[in-house]
Amino acid sequence: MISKIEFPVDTIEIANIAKAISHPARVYILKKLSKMNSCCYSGDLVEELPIGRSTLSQHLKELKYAGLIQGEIKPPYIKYCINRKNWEKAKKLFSGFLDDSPVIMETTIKRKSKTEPVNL
Amino acid sequence: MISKIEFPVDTIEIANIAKAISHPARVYILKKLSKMNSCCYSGDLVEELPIGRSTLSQHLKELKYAGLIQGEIKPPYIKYCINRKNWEKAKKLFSGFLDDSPVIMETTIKRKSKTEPVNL
DNA sequence: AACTAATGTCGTAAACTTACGACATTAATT
DNA sequence: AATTAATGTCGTAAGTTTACGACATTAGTT
Repeated sequence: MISKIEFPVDTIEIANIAKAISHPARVYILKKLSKMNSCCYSGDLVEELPIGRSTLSQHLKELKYAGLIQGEIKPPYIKYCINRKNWEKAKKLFSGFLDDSPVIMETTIKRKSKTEPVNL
Repeated sequence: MISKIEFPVDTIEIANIAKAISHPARVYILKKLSKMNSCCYSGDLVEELPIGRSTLSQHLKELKYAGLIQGEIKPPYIKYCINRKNWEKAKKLFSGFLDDSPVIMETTIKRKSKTEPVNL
């Protein structure tokens, strides 16, 4: 009997990054910033996106919390940039996750029966 | 003035896949299934994972709904496999998303002021 | 000093997610 | 026919997310 695991750290990290990416507004922002090399203002984004200003602020906060973007304050402006270091880390985690090629493995089955399904 | 967009379809697709991946249990399942080539039973998974049976069932349902896995029913067993076609699609979407290299672009700023921040 | 622009934060409603136990279903086994 | 194993579905509680308007903050402009 295989015993219950805690979730492995990298599994949790992948889930957390995925969560940060799990809203169209945040995908859009990351796309834009990762392509930009320079930075951009939240005002640039509100005008493009179909969401309100305070909602955008929340999304930016989440991306910042997840470490995927950074804000450089120059009141009343704030320039947002991708956090290259963590963005690279995200890339690595995801490519490891997505590109693992299949290997042949057996599943275990637990029933003590004589008529187990075939094709395991 | 750039006008408000609807979120582009691929942006929404990426967000949806990310959402499906946004829980450690689901990352774990996808990791396992994508590496396995063969399939596995939900019973195999409950024993490993630190969550209850009905909760696992919900997670599997979500992954199925997102198109990332398939279940082959053979009552009372159900074999779960990765959905290779959609898994490949997810890979493509994510590598396009993550690997886009930065290009130089200008941001627009809206304020009609003479003292705009430098370093745009 | 008052006004304005660009933002963030708060409060809050509505919707969604996660987790779990209890019940339902299906076919093999006794 | 009753029992058992492997699962799914329902109900529901607790927690989280999303969205938005109203208010707060900061510095340039008048």
